Order: sequence, then structure tokens, then C-alpha cells
Amino acid sequence: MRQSLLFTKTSKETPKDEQSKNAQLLLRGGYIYKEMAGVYGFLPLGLRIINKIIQVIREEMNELGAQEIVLPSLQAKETWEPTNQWDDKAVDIWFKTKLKNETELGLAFTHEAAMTKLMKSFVQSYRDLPKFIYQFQTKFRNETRAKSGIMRTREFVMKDMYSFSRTNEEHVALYEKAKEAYVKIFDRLGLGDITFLTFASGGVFSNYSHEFQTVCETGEDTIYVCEEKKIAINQEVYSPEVLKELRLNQNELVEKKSVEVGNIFNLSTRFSDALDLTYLNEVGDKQKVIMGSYGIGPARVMGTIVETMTDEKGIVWPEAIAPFKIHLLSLGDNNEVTSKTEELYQSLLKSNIEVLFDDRRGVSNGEKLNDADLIGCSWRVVVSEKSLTAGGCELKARSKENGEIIGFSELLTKLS
RNA sequence: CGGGGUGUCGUAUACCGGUAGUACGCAUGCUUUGGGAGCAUGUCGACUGGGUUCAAUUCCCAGCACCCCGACCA
Repeated sequence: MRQSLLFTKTSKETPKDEQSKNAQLLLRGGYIYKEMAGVYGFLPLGLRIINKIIQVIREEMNELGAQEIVLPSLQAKETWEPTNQWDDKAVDIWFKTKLKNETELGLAFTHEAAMTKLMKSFVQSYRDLPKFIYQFQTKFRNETRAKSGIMRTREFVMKDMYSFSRTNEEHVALYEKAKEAYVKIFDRLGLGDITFLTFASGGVFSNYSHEFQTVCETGEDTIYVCEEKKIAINQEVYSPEVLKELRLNQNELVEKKSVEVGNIFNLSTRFSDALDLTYLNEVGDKQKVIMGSYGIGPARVMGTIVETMTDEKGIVWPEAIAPFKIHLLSLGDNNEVTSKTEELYQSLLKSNIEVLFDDRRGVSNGEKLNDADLIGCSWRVVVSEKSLTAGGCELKARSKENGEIIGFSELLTKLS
């Protein structure tokens, strides 16, 4: 993409109404747009990031055999009444509205009940199970306090998946498979080294739920990490009994602040009881469906990456989700440089390499270089009089201090 | 929802009970080009509503918005 065509601009100034690093850098880079507290839009660069995160998650969910759907955000009161979730005293984060004829509606803050109701239409027999169903859908939550930029917002897209099983054994098997998929997802997103499977409170149906917590100074949660076993315990369940049960010693654990980037838990029959989701088994007996829930918020993942992967110049995206693999810069107002860079840009496009081409005229070299650091694509390729004299272009990893001169064709080979 | 803080051009800020200043941005022209260039000219502003006062952007009150801490987080 040509940067001259990008409608967004970067900003040198740090916005004064944002304290969090993720919001400051993402706003400065033109990744996001703030509508109001806890409500952000995603601009071309930011949308590319979100879509890449979504695609990684989608691939791993599909690998599980899960099926993607989209349920509506507008929800009927009747869907929520059986679980007592419509009551404002039970749920205080509702955004509710009305039809012209006064019929009450709600904007979904989660989709367990809606998903259960959906499955009632299709699940009758043991032959219809097990199933994994998921979606990427906007959730609306009337948070009393939005905070930390895009980390905790009132409107956000969530990947929520639900499993539907016949027996507890089957449920556990699916749950374990999903857990493994989550590990793969965070590895692929570049967060694997600092993300820990964390034992957290499990509610009434199981001892624990499992959170994926990314170690991060600005996180809301406190966890106790065992680096060696690659697991952690959330402070909310941390106790001598839990340590004993998990066969962990207090002295092998380190206290850390962290962000919950993923969460999986056992719903058991809470929703199938309330909404009567049942199936007939092999001998014709009516059985309750056992459910599990598996969530990831792509925007929170994006914010967590910004919080944990920056230097004083800007963002350093992991290559898997960088908005572009290469940021191509043409330095100096020189005809030969301009035409050579243009040539290189065309070759990169032909080789299907994602490239953001800073082809802007009349913009100083300093500004281009600083923009490249702020935006944070994985590789910076600079073409200038200097680089041409030296034999090509300069290739520099965003994460490295210095680059190297490399010939054009060599560059194409190296980055393909 | 409780507590604290802040509201000044598009952005970041300064000053002030009596004609609101700077920088960046933006526009035009010339010069410039390996780390947010230089000169010139131009453009753009006191959250809303009350009160005090001869006079309020400034002081007081309320509302609203935003940030932070706590509570909450299906």
C-alpha cells in the first residue's frame, strides 16, 4: 500500500486524555480512533492488525473442527429470562433499548444463552453431538469504568466459542483440545513466551477455570507464575490447598501482574438446564447437553502486544500480525532514488510481500524514519542515494539497532 | 458506583479579574533531504449553564466530558 494514499496521519504529540501506552501509541500511529471513553474505532492499519489476529484464531478454531457463525447483537428479552440474566439486579452491564412498539431488547454482552437457544433447534439426538461453535461478534458491556485504552472497553469484538458434549468425559476431551489450541494461538501471535495457562476460580461447576494470562506491568490481574511448568495461579484462588493440589511449591512461583487474554471454562449444564437443551441417547433416554465456553478478545490481544512490545520510538509488532511485513522508504528527493524505489515496490507486490511504501514527496527523511519506527512494521527497507551507491537498499529489522545493505534481488529472495 | 484530578486553536501547552501567547499541524511560496528541516506569509481557540463583579477564559456553584485509584468484570 502506498502511504501517500493512506488517509490517516501519525502524530508527534502524545494525546493528553490517554495515560495507557497502548492507547497513546495506537492513536499516534493512526491505528485507532477514539469515539468516547471505552469506545474505539479501528483505522486501516489497526484493522489489518485485528484481522490478522482474528485470522490466526479462526485457523486454530477451524483446526479443532469448530464451525463459525454470527449470532445477532440485538437480543430478545425472552432469551435471557430463563437464566435470570435479564434482571438488572442480576446483570448491571446491560445496554437495553426498545422497539417502536415498546418491545424490550438488549445488546448482547455475551452469547451463552443465545447459543444454547440456537442449538435447541438443531440438537435432538446423540448423533448431533459433540460440536464446537464459535463466532467473532461485538459485545456491549456498560462498564462502570472503561480503562487502559483498548484493554477494557464498552464495545468490543470477542471470539466466543461454545462446546456441546454428551458426557463429562467428552466435555473434558474437547476442553483439553481447546486448551491446546489456545496455546498455539498465543504462540503464533508472538505472546507465547510471556503467556501462561492460569488456574482461576471456576464457579460452581468445576474447581478451576483456565485463563491465559500475559505477563504485563500494566495488567489488572496478579498471578503466581511457575516458569518451569509454564503455568500460573491467579491470586483469586491462590492458597496452600491449591498449591498442594497443583503440586506446586511456593518457592518456585513468582508474583507478576498480567492481562487476561483468553479464558476457558466449564459451563456444565447451567444453560442446558435453564433453556432445556437435551438430546436422546442410544437407548432413548433424555440427557442434558454439557457445555464449555472459550473466549478471546482480539482487541485486548492487540493492546497487550503494544503494552509489552515497544521501545522508546514506538511499536515493535511481531511479524505474524504486523500491519505490513515491510515498510519501504524512499529517502531524498532524487529521481534515480524515486524510480528505483518504485521498481522495488512493484517487485515486492509481484512477490506477494506485504509492503507499506512511503512514497510521500516533500516529507523530510527524519519524519519518514520516525514514522516507520512508530508504526513498527517488522522490516524497514530504505532506498537512498547512499544505499544505491553501496549496492542496493538497507534492510533493518524493527527490533534491531542496525541494518545491512542488500541488493534488490537478494532482498526479494530473503523476504519471500 | 465511591474517591481524586483535569477541561484554553486540529494537537500539545503558557499566561491572566481588564485586547489570550507559543510550538506543532494546516495553506502558499522559495530553499532543503539518513533521524520529526529553514525562512516568509497566512489559518485556527477559553466545555455548557448559572452566580459574584463595573468587567469572568480566570473566582464560586452545578452539569457534562476525559484521565487516574478503588469496587465490579457473566
